Amino acid sequence: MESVEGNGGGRLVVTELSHIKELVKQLEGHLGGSPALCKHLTSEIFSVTERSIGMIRSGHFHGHHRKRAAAAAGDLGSATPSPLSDVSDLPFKASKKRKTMEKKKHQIRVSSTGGVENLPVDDGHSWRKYGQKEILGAKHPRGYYRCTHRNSQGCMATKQVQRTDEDATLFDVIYHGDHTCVQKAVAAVAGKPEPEMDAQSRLHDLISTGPTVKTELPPQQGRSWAGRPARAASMT
DNA sequence: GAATCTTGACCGTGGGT
DNA sequence: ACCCACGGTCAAGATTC
Repeated sequence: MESVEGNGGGRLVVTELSHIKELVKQLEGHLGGSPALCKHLTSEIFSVTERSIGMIRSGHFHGHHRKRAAAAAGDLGSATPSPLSDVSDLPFKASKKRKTMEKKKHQIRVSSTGGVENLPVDDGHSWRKYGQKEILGAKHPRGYYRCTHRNSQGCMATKQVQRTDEDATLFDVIYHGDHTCVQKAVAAVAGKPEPEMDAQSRLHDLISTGPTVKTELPPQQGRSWAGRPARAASMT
């Protein structure tokens, strides 16, 4: 995998960010007559993205991150004060940090509306928790969820939910894979069919419903993980 | 009784040496 | 190339509905 330190890596990042720019543009178009706040939000994202591109192009990016820090940032996003980015700041603990496998994923940050104990958002799908694990450097454990319809419909979508360190009411939610299940009940409530609501659509939903959103584009290269037969983990 | 949650164990991946 | 730490998933038992 390429790091952002290399020329090719930097170019890659520029490409990715440009892609974000494109998507935000599209998003803005989709929002059409939405509240001004949404527009403000998108324009802000747009300007931030452009700034990032400018920084990278001007070379500010180089030498600022260590290789692993960059990898960690790539994993959860620079705006996320994640355990990874946390730890990567520590000079003595940054090693051995496993780069999570780059699958198709989308990360968002949401706030819990129902109190600290509640899950952040109902994203329109039913999830079943299958694991929880303490993450190095994180104050709160990470919860692992898979689609309830995994068995019945073979839906392989999963998500990881982790409380942020600085604010227990904020959650980082990382979606892996797309839903292939049909959510009849939700579709009825939402008033729209949802045969295969991809992350982009979810993003639109989440943005329009309010919570602070951070997106991460799916990496162009990623292992197929669906067929992995192995088991693994050490929950603490 | 079925569905879901909790939690210990297992295993693959990837960085360090 | 090997070792080791970490993260993700499995599965059995417990709990809830």
